[in-house]
Amino acid sequence: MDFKGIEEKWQRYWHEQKIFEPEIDKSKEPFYIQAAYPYPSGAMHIGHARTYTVADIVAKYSMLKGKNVLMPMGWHVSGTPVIAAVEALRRHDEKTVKIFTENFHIPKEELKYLTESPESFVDYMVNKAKYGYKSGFKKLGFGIDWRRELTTIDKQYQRFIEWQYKKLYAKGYIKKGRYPVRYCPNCKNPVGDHDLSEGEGLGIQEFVLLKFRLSDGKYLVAATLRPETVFGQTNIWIRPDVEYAIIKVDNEQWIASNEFFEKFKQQNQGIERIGSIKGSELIGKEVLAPGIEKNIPVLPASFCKPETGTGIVTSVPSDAPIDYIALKDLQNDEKLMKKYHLDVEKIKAIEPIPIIKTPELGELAAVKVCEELKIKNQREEEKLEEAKKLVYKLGFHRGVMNENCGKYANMPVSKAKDLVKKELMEEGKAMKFYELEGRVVCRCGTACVVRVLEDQWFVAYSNPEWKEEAKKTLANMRIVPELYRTQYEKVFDWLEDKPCTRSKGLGTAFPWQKDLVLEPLADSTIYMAYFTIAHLIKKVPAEKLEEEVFDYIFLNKGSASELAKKYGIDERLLKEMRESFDYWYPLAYNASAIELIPNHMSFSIFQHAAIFPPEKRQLGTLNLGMVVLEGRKMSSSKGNVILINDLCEALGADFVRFFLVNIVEPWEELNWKQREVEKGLARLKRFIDDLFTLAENTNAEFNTQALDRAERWFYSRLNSRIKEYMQAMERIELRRALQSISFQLMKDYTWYNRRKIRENKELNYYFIKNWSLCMAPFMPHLAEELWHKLGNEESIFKASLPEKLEIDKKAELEEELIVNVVNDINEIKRLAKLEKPKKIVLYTASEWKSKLLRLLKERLSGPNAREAIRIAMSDPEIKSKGNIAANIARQFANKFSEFVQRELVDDFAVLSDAKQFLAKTFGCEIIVQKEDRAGYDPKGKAKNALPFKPAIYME
RNA sequence: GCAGGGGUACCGAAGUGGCCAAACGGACCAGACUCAAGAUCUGGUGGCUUAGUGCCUUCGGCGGUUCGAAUCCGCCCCCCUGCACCA
Repeated sequence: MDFKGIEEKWQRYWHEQKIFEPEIDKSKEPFYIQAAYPYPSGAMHIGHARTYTVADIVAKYSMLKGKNVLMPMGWHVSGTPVIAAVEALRRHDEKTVKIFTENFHIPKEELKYLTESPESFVDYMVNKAKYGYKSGFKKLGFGIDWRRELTTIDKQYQRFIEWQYKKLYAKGYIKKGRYPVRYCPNCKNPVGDHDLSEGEGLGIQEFVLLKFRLSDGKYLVAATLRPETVFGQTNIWIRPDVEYAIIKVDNEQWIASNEFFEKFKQQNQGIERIGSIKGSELIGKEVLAPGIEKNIPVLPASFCKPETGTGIVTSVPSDAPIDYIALKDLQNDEKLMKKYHLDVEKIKAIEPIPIIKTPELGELAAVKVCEELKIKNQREEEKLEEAKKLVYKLGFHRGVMNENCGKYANMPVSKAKDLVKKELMEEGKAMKFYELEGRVVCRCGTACVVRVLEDQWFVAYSNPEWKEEAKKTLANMRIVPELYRTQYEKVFDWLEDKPCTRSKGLGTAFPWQKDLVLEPLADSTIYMAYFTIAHLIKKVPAEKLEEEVFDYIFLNKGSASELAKKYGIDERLLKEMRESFDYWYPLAYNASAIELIPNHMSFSIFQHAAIFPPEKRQLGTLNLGMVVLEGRKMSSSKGNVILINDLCEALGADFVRFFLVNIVEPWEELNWKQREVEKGLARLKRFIDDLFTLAENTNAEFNTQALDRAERWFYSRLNSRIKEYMQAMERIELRRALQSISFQLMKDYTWYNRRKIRENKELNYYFIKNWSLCMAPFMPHLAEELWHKLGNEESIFKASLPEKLEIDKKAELEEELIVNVVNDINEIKRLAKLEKPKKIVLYTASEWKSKLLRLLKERLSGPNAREAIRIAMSDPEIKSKGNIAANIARQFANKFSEFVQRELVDDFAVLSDAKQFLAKTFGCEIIVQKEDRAGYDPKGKAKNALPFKPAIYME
């Protein structure tokens, strides 16, 4: 079959007939589904294809349910990737050129279009790139309304985003504040992982700076991650050989390492280094310790590193292994103590103060762990690191504050930590200090630091009322799969203010600071609403799109005629936009990858809640799983990637679509295995070939009265499958739905072919027609082809799925009996090692057994043998059969659903009817007898007969 | 570390208290067809077994609840995703 020709033919037809360009039609229910628009900076691979295929299937199915369906598409080009790619290509960066020419298959001579400007890059990747998204979307036959296509740098779109942020601002949801970022002091820019040559994935840690007052009013400053341990402070550590800086912070003078000063000035403007002091000069002095307000001594230690923290460490020997070991080192080193004129007796008297209790480590965690690990001195860095991790972890999760910790007594450490920090900061005894989790180096070669941006703009997702409103919206939404609802709820809870502007990248200028750009996750939250008018608003020059215009379109404020006059916009157009939004919204589904739940998907719900009234938000989300190839993560750099164009060439678009949803449900991780797909493909193609052949031999005059037993069965079976299909489709269980009408139905069809004794053209017609309809969402091209082959004139997407599906339970049961008998005969053949039986006798059960079964059906509540026997014995006739009856009752009970939950059929009639078929199947004589009138029963098998399970004898 | 999801037979995957040795598909084995291969069709694939039966072992590990657990509860181990400027 010429699959490619079929695909192209119908894609052209759909385009010409405007099948997927919906207009407002108030007689039809609108259904608007949207899958997150892609970032078109690369080639489209199988992972993207999956997301959009799922959305397209849901869209097409909805069309066949009679809805007016909208599925638009646009291009998210905001942010830095486009700019970065253009720059890299301009300077002929080898790696980038290779990616574009080899992975994305862009001819070398066309690279010039990419480097012209970011806009021409976008245009090329969207409209010209052979392996780009748009060509992929078209190849896969998606029902996208291309009239509404947009990019996020369209002038009108940007006006829309401005409007959105003005609405947020008016509600107080836009804030300005301090924000720590990883920062390259050389490039003078915040850095993301892709900007780094070392330290990708390392985050920012928040330390607490503790201030220790010296008698001269200066402060020694120590950094800690464990502010709650201030209660156990015994001394502080300093490196005698290090030159410390004296730093002016506001009106105070701090002493800390020079390295600290360099980092801290990125976080606090206006601090100044005004002098220096040698560590040794401070040793032996007393400082006032914060939190406990006691004087403690400054002691020497070799482990303090000036590049870590402040180079000064507060000592809590009870809970910090290094402090404990350093203390012991010092206490054992009289020479050292004398060198610094320390009071030996006093220092020897210092003991760890128990402040935190854990079930595992008791009251002096550090001491215990150091002993267990046999740590000898402060040079055993590895062991100390291990000890620290252990103590920290247990302390945080299992620890409880001791009685001597004031108002924090008996509080879990995990809770006390923040409260102590807060208190110390409020009292001016502490400050925040951000430190990178490890060494982070920019591509330019400079070590990065944490910089606090003073004027960062935020979207205030932490706002409690907003959260509440978003949660209310969520509660009314449909989450597919429902499983992920808790995740949304949790995300909503912990969502904090989100920085929304950046210094570089494509996108919309931030209205209150035009040198900043709204970042990509900020301009992609309510664009679904924009799609409803995207094709219309193109006719309006961007500069006319003032706030009031969008207020009218989206919020129904003001009047069209006045606005038309005021801004010189066609009044009818304004009304049309208003109407269009009003018709299509709310959005039925927002579809995207599961990984985006914590940001894009949640932001979208929040932003809708902030801007639109409750009835104009979102009705649901589709959360889609990842794709892996042959069990491995996809990676274009490692060559483990399948581009969608190639795959469509190789398999055909419909088959790609089929297997993208056939393997697992949409939200599960899809492991694409080429070999298995190809295997399944062969079977599927044969089945489809059969259907096309069958389609030659049909007659539309279908009449259920004229069906014979096998046909009646197949007809009912087909309807059952369609029913299963529809139920699964409603739950977006696409795999289940597809399997019902593909592989499951293929099995039924095979059986029907085995059983059928004549060709029924009318049934063939019914079969092909409904199969095409069911399959159309999955394999639209083939379905359309079949549909027309049956003589239909219009597109299959103008038709509807059947509403009434007759199911003949009895016919299905009767056939099941035959299947069971065939299976049983096979089983006996195998066990009795009877290769070729000469004769098979089937005995159907006595009437009293049916009576017993009917009794149980009425009264038995579940698979309970005792109850079944009691019921059986309550009937005198059955009771008279004694033990046999009890046994049978037990059997029925044990196989509750097989017997009791099923209707009875006339075994004798059914089997007699199937004699010919059974004889053909087993190649021998078949005799059907009733148990009571068993003429031939050499092995006394007849008595074993049960309703729906005839006894079998063979020889 | 925190949050969410998951661990079922050779593999993928269904199954959420008795009807479960566990659907379905792949892989594999046997038979039919064929000169042969492939395709197709039929049957089989935890173990033992006396003709469709019965028994034993199994659903990440260990314990518990129950007459009865893959399914409910507790603890533990492992895997995946996200953790905020990467879209």
